[in-house]
Formats: sequence, C-alpha cells, structure tokens
Amino acid sequence: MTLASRLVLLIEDDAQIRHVVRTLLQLEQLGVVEAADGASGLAAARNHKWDLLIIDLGLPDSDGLQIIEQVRRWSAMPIIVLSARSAEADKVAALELGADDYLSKPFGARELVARVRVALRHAGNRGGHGALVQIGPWRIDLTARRTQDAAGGSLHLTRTEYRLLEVLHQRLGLVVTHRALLQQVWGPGSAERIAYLRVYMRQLRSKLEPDPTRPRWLLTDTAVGYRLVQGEAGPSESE
Amino acid sequence: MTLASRLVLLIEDDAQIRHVVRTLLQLEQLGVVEAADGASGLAAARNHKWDLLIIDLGLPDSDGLQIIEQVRRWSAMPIIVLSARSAEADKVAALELGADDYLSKPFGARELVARVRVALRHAGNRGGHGALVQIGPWRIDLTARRTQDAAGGSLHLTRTEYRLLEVLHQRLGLVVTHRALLQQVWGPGSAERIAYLRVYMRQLRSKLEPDPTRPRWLLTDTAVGYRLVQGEAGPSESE
DNA sequence: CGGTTTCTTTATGGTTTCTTTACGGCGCGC
DNA sequence: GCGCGCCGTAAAGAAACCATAAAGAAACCG
Repeated sequence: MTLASRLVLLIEDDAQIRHVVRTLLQLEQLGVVEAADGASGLAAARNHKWDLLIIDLGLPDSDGLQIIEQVRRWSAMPIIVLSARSAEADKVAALELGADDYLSKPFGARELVARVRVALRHAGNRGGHGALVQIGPWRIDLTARRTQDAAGGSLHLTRTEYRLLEVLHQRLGLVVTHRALLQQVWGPGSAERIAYLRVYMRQLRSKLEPDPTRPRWLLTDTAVGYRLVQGEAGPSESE
Repeated sequence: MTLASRLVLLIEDDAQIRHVVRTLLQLEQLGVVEAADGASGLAAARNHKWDLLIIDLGLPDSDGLQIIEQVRRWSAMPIIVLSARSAEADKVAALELGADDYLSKPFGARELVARVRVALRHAGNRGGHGALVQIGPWRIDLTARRTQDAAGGSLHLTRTEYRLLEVLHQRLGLVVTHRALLQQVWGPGSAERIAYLRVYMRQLRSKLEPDPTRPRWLLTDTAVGYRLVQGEAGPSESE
C-alpha cells in the first residue's frame, strides 16, 4: 500500500452485479471487498474502516434498510444504495435513514462511477490521520507527513525520507532487502544503487535516532537490507 | 443554528416548477430565493452565502453546466441539479463538474425533499459554522469570508484566496498535495499548473504572514504540497 | 463602455533535495 | 593479522523545486 488506496465494502447478493460493480470500482483504483448477505456484510462493516459502503436493498437474509440504520449508529461513512425497487417511498426511506445516494437498477455504469466519486469527494473532506510510527521520541504520521515529539516539537523530513519510512513500515519488524527498498522508493532500474540507501539511512538516523551511531530503531542487516522496529524502548542496549 | 436560517438559491426558468419547489422547501423551513435565468442566478450565487443551490440545466440564456463550473470556482456549497434530460452522459457531466446530486424531471416531491435533506446534512457536517482560522494577528471566517484582526482592522482576500485557505483548512495541519489543491481550487484538468499555487501562496503569505519570507502558518512541503498549521506558536524546529 | 480588480503566464535567481564520489572503519574468513 | 567485502560518513556538484516580480489578459462593476 504505497498510497493508501480507498476501500469500498460492497454488500450485494447477486453475483453478476457484484462482479460488474467490482470491476468498475477497481478501474477507479479502489479496493473492493464483497459480502453476499446482510449478516456478513454488517460484520465486515464493523471490522474495518471503510471509505464507502455500497449496499443492495434486496438482500435474502435481512432488510437493507435495517443495515443502514445499524451502520449509522457508529459510522458516518458514505452509503450508496442500489435497489431494484424504484418506488419513491423506498428512496425516501433509505435517504432518511442516512443513505447518501440511491440508484435504481438497472443503473448505468458511468453514472454509478460518477456518484461514487461524489460520495468519496464528500468523505475526503473529513480529514483523518494515518498510522503512527513511533521512533524514539518521535511520532511520525506517514500519510500526513508530520513528525512530532510529545512536547509538540516538529521535525522536517523530505519526500524520499518519508517514502523510505513508508516502505520499511510496511514490513515493520522484518528485514527489507536492498533490492526491495530501492525498487519501491526509487523505482525499477535502481536496484544496484545501494549507495542511496546508505546515504538516506544515515540521514534518517541522524534525524530520528537519539544516538545515530548506535541505532535502536533503524537497524542494519548486513549484506541483506534494513529493518524498522517500533516502540518507545526499542531493542535493549547490551554493552 | 436552526433550520429556519438556511437559505436555498433556486435557479429555474419554469415558473410552475419554481412554485412547486419553493412550496416544498418552505414546508421544510427553508428560505428560498428564486432566479429565472442563468445570468441573474450566477449573480445571486456570488452575492450571498447560500446553504444549497438547486439548478435547472435547461435554462434559456446559459448552460447550466457552465454555471456549476463557475460556482465551483469559489464555493463548495451543495448543488442539486434538476433536469429534463435523463441521459447518463448529462448526469455524469454534471456530477463530475461538482454537482452533488442529479434529479431527472419529472421527480417526486418527497424524493426531492429527501435529497435536499441529504445535501444539507452534508453541508452541516462540513467544518460547521464559524470555522475560524487564526493566522498570526488575523482571524479568518471562511464561511462569511471575512478577515479581521483583534483591533477590528479588516483585510480583503479574493475568492481564490479564500478557496485555497478553505481547502488547506479542511486538512488542517496535514499536507495537501499540489494535485489535490489544484483540483479542488481550479477544478479538474488544472493538475499541472503548479505555478498558480506558487503565485497564490505567495500572495496569501504576503497578506497574512507577519514575515512572509519566513512563513509560520502557510508552510511548504517541497515536492509534495502545502499545509496550513494553526496556533499562536507556529512550528518549532529542533534540528 | 471604461476603470479596476483579479487571474494567468513567464522569466529570474535562490534554496532545497537528490545524486554521485571518495575515504576510513569494522568484521569475518583465511 | 591480513585481505576483502560491506558499512557509515562526509561533502560537493547536479537537478529539481520554490519564491518573487512584473506584465498582459480576462473578468468584474458601476
């Protein structure tokens, strides 16, 4: 997850429609998870943080309206309703319960995509923070590109430095090979320029590590790669 | 803020539809102002602060799509489109230009009301009223578009400047990428004109920052974007 | 319609960030 | 304890990026 892509939960019993919608959303660079019935859909809705919920009202096991009501008890995520029912009363009911949009089947592919974009546009305005990495005194928000300590002091890192931390953080605690780092940070074709890594690792250490000569969080695996470990304590010193 | 204080601008040439919509909205405790053509509608849109714009695409004097595009240049207010055209291409075009919803005529009264409520719900969630930004000596009311200091002195900012601040404020403290800023301020298709950003950031800094050379609130993230930070102290470096 | 504000576009010089190269140290196998 | 590979460190040139000024174009307002 280089750029944390957005995640959509799709609750729909008809496999064919599921496939169509999934394909459309994936073309929009969206991650899609499917649920085929209300029960598993509701469970999935609870277990992750979604950027959008698309739900069919005509589910076999439960009423889609009830699911909307449930979801709205704890989440403000955008909800788009798909439905075979096109009666006005159905639309009004869904919208009043907290849905943000309502499409009657059959719907056009491009219209669906456009309305999904609108929903995400709205959601995008609610700014959220990403995962925090803790390195010594520093708390690093990789998505916001912000690095602060407990006292509120801030530290400036460059684009490449954040990128490197991002890749290391994807494999938190595990070693990332030179090759993998170079490819993910500098793109394919940079696989042999290990010198970059040395320069940037040093740079990061001198910015983040209290004692850059004895790193506790940005660790070297000689001849293999580098590794990021998290936590206030870091690996204990053994002198 | 009560519902009664919300104002809706209705741009629609058909007097009959105007009457119907006005009646429906007034039953919702909404204030309604009507415009019968595009030119006066656009003028009205500029001259007041609206909570919602409802616009017919089939205006005699101008293209409704162009009006949407214009309005989005300086305002993020919700826009609902009414249209006799029900072709998918029309819907997609309107939604992509920044409309939030699209109803084809004939539409049901209750559905219109429900969708209006959804639009206002979104607007209500957005930042809220009295979104004040404090930058140095200046207190900026983004919704009212007024800028004053403690002594009562006022400062004039242009539409684009306010819009830029608005977008930055939505992600207060976080980086907003060049691309995101350009798209949200200048519309889609302006993604490559970073020069705009440079010019306007400088303009804002020279108006707002006590020392524009050394910005404390409007910060640059080289090769990434810009960010707005709030607070009297400003950023503190510890490098 | 004419003056004024606002927006767009371009050129220049300064700053930050990236890349490249060189050198000394450390550890490991011989 | 010696050679070899790998690592950390430093620094300087190159490239990318940014702030600034200024002027022409467009939009706005009376």
